[in-house]
Amino acid sequence: MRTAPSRKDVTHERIVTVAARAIRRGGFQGVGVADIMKEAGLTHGGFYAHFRNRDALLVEALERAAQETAARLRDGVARREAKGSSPLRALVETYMSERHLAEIEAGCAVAALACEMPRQATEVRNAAAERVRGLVAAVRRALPDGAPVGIAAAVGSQMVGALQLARALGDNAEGRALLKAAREALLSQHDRSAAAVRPR
Amino acid sequence: MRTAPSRKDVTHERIVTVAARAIRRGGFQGVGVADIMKEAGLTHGGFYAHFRNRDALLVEALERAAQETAARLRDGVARREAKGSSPLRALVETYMSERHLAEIEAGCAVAALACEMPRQATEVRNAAAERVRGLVAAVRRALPDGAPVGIAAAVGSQMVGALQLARALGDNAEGRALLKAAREALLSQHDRSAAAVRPR
DNA sequence: TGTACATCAGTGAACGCGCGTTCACTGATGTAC
DNA sequence: TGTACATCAGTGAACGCGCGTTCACTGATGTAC
Repeated sequence: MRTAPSRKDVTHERIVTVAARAIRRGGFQGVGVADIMKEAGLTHGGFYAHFRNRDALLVEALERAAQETAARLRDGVARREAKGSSPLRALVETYMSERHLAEIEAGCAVAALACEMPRQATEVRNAAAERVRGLVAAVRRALPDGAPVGIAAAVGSQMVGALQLARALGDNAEGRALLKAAREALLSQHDRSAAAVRPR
Repeated sequence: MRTAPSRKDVTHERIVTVAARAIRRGGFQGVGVADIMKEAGLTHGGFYAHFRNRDALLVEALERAAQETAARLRDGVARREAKGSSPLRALVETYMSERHLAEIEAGCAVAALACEMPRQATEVRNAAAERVRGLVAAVRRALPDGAPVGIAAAVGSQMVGALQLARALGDNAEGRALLKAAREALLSQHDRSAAAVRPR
């Protein structure tokens, strides 16, 4: 049994929660120690009682963001599956939704940070690579049995890429149109290959 | 007829060329005024005789990077088409090549910077969005006539996403495997739909 | 062709500011008796 | 139950550093006569 969280543990959680949002909103270097502490209702001096340095916070923030996103996706997927969607369709529609386009700071950390990952310190890079693996694994779990190996990488790439391109165009008609086009193309391809595997 | 470039024009070009590489290597905020000037063989004080401010340099660097990438892609595509590849296959193989994976600072600015674009100042964001449109347009031109509208967005998303995920995993066996898997999936899908349109 | 001057491109010191990090200190919480 | 002390979590001033930007100045280039 886990021991009850100490007062310090509670504070630590709060800092990480704030950072997990900030990292997606502002990027890795958008996370300032003083800003995070302030947003968590603290002064910046206490930071180093909680983390070895700034990178250590980034690592924890990435982990937290992944947990949050996994939970959010699970919800959206369950809701769509209940309406009769296949697991893959449910995942694609949830991930490539207008909501995910808009809510960058509560969304997938990989989509929010991918191009910055190669530029981070080793420690942070490793944690980031782990998030990429987790994303691909989530896609793989949603694929029908017998789907060719490697499809998960392709679908994951497309989901992440489309969200990023759409966000680069902006959360407006143009961005939403790009996201929708990519989503529809992916889904219709999925339907066609499903039909090929199990013709009715 | 254009007038001959002045000494200042030549220097300006050199600064932009250096910045166009730096922006892809280090991201938007990896471009430091002093560093760029030093790498161009100058002192930082002269910067503001060339650019209104740092953002103005970023805009020009984005444009320069796009020109360089367009030229590079053209070469790779022409070489592959000469060997009998379709325009789309040639583009996909060039863009999703191991070479492009490795040469980030000479590669596509969209792949190198997409997730940072939404966080830039308006001026820079607009220039960045223009690069996204250019990428999608390039894919569209490579598509066979009669391809459904929106496929360009899907293919562009997948190319950009795969390159970013692979780079996040690293320029190693794991990253190359992801890139290859995504590329093969995209190409085999392309072959299948081409066969469906023009069965032989 | 040569001299005098104006313009131009680049130099380097200085500025204000924000950031990550350190550290002596304080007030609150918990423990011993 | 109450008092004395130790531990703990957080405070806030201070540090060094790097960055974007400004500006008075210099040396080179070009122009007028």
